[in-house]
Amino acid sequence: MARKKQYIVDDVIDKAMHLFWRNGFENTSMQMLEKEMGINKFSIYSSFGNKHGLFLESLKSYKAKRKIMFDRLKSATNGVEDIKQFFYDSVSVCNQKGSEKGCLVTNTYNEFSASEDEIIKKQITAFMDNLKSLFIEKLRMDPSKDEDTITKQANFLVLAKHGLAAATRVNSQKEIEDYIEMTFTKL
Amino acid sequence: MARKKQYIVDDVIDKAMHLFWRNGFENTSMQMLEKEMGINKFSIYSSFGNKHGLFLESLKSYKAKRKIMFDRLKSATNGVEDIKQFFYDSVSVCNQKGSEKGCLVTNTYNEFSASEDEIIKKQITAFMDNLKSLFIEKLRMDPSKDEDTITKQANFLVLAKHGLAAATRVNSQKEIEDYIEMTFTKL
DNA sequence: ACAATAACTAAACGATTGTTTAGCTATTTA
DNA sequence: TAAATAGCTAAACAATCGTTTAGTTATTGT
Repeated sequence: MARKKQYIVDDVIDKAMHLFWRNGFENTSMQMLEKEMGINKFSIYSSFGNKHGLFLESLKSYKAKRKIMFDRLKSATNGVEDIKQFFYDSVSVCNQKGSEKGCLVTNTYNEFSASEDEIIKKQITAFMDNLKSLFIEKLRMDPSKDEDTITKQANFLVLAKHGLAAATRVNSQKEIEDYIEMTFTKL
Repeated sequence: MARKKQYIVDDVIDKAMHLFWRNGFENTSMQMLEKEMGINKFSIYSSFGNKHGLFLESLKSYKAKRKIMFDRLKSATNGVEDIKQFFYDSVSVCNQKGSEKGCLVTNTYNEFSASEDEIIKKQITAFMDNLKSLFIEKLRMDPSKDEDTITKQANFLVLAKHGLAAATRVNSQKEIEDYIEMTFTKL
């Protein structure tokens, strides 16, 4: 052992995450990251390998930040109503200070959907699949729904959530609220 | 007057448009454009000023391509059913050969929503506002709907259309169909 | 047919991209 | 306390970015 790191790794990841969240992967340069993270390029590379590695760590950090919200949904017992609450939670989290607009996962999904980066795409797909499973689980709480309906509604909700994330970047509070209410009148 | 252009301007715009459509603005380089358009950088700059100018022309060309679809919706008389048809048209247009996945306007919307490029943002907003007006027009065909409901539903539909465009880039035909059907139940 | 000029080719521009390296500094342990 | 070593600074790396320029070719009107 020799000299210790003069920064806290989780801190600088958090700063990088916010930058990626705001600008996307491609539009965030190492120069910007250096400045925002407050450490040298050397330190970034020695801690994360490369820009791609840093981005993966940022994604992981983002997911961890959202875990509480997922846990809340997971342990809820009111079915569709829980999913609706989850939608509202997603929006309110965007309005907290220290939060960027939209959702990093959805932004990444959009940015990388035409890409050939299988590692990133796998991360995103896993996140989406997990979300869909959760939705299905909640929808099944209503015994009057058959499996076919549940599948359809789950697919619908995943896409609706995706649209919502995009909306939080631009649309007004009222438009977003209307959107959520309208989405759930159909279920 | 002297030598004539050895390429058809509209042709090379179309090729550029497809490249932007597939990769987005930032991830399309002048080098790629040179190759795809089949003309020299000099020719690109002399015809379009710069990359940004070429992108604007590409957007304009895309909008022109979609005009028929909008005209169809505009002249239709069955209200909500026409909007649904428009949604299906949007999807089928993506499956035509010579078409890239998703929607250039929506892609641009996503890519530039955090940007400060007011020219592009104005273009996109105009497109969206126009779409919303059309939706409102069609929704008003149902005399049982009050203005408040119409506004809510129009906002909902714009966001739903946005989500649909994102979905056509990744999701399956079936998922997309389910999404549309679900969107239009109870409308 | 010749001067004028627009369009072409191809090379270079400075700036910025992600990444690496050489050399110095600080801390650890024996 | 001194050798070992991990982290630091700062400069440089090659590659690519969008853009420009110098020089050549082809077509125009007179």
